[in-house]
Amino acid sequence: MPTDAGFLYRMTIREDGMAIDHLDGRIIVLLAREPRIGVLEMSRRLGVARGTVQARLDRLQSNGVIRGFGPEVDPAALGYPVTAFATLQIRQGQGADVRAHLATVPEVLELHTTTGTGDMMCRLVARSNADLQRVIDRVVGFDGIVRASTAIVMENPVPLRIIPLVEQAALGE
Amino acid sequence: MPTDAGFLYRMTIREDGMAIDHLDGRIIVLLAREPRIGVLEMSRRLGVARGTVQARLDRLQSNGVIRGFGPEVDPAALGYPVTAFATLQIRQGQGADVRAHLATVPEVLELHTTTGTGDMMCRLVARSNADLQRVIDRVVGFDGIVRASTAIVMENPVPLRIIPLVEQAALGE
DNA sequence: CATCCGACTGAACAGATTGCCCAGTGAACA
DNA sequence: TGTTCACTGGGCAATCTGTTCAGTCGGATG
Repeated sequence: MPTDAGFLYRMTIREDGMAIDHLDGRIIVLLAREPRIGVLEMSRRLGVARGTVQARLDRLQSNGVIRGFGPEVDPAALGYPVTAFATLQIRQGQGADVRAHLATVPEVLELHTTTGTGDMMCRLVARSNADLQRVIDRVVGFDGIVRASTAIVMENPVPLRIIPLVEQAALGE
Repeated sequence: MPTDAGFLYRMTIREDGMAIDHLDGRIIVLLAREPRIGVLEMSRRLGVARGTVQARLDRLQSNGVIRGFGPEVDPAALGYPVTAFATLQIRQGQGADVRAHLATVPEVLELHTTTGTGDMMCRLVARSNADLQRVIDRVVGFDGIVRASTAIVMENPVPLRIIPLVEQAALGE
């Protein structure tokens, strides 16, 4: 039987990061929307052979485009309904120590070093606003941290998402 | 055969969010470390019956503790290696419009409304530092936004994580 | 104290899925 | 032209899933 797969060959290698083609995009989006469906069901939905989906998925994972399929855990449901962002100013040369310190605090969900006013920015969670004080004390109670400024999250109108970016990356280039 | 499962009954309901017990914690951590293993393999590793793991997983999901298993996509691998955080000041009463506007920008990966200096905080990605300018222009090019201050991410010493928090939630309580 | 209930165990079953293999086709490329 | 690569469509054994069942145990209830 003739294969009309030719139109799929759109992939181009970029200097930074791999590009993904339309089929890759559809795989990721489908997976994001219904994470439980397997390779077989995906191949049916996408109208391609199972082996193709399997190969694409393998490539996406070894490319690093898909890092993994870990469970998305809701801190609020764990009893940590308060989220905050803290901007930290670090004493010169203490960066590494501060990183190591913050990595030991479970309530620090992520940490970035940044340009701009602060030197670092981290996302915190806490059991309550009162508990946030405890967390911040623990975060800031370290010699290398000069100052911290905290913004408490009230609403989260756009939860962490990737689909629109994937669609843009897959379509437009 | 006698079952020694009694020691597992530790769960307590909290006013905000469900608590998780030790077994729940081990399930989540195991799943986070090796997302591809199935229920059967988990039951073997954890030394409990398959039905138990299955029931726990179902409960964790209906509880909302586990939101889903969507693929973790790396924006850098998609060609968006630059991440930034933008703090936005919003004109009074324009919040809803700004939310809607930002939701249409694929490079806006998440958006929060916050207390503190700014009114909103969003995470952006871009193809390059130059491209970040385009993204910011698009974000800020909206009437309701008074001012934006951006911090570019250099390093990410602690990538978004949940395991330490899960372990604390499962053990401590 | 007797009983009920919820959670767990261990086992079973059919049906579906996975991992793996293969030969053949078509497009791009040298 | 010949090679390489991606995809198709098929098949196979091994595994896993979804589901059900009876039985055990501890905690809570009355």
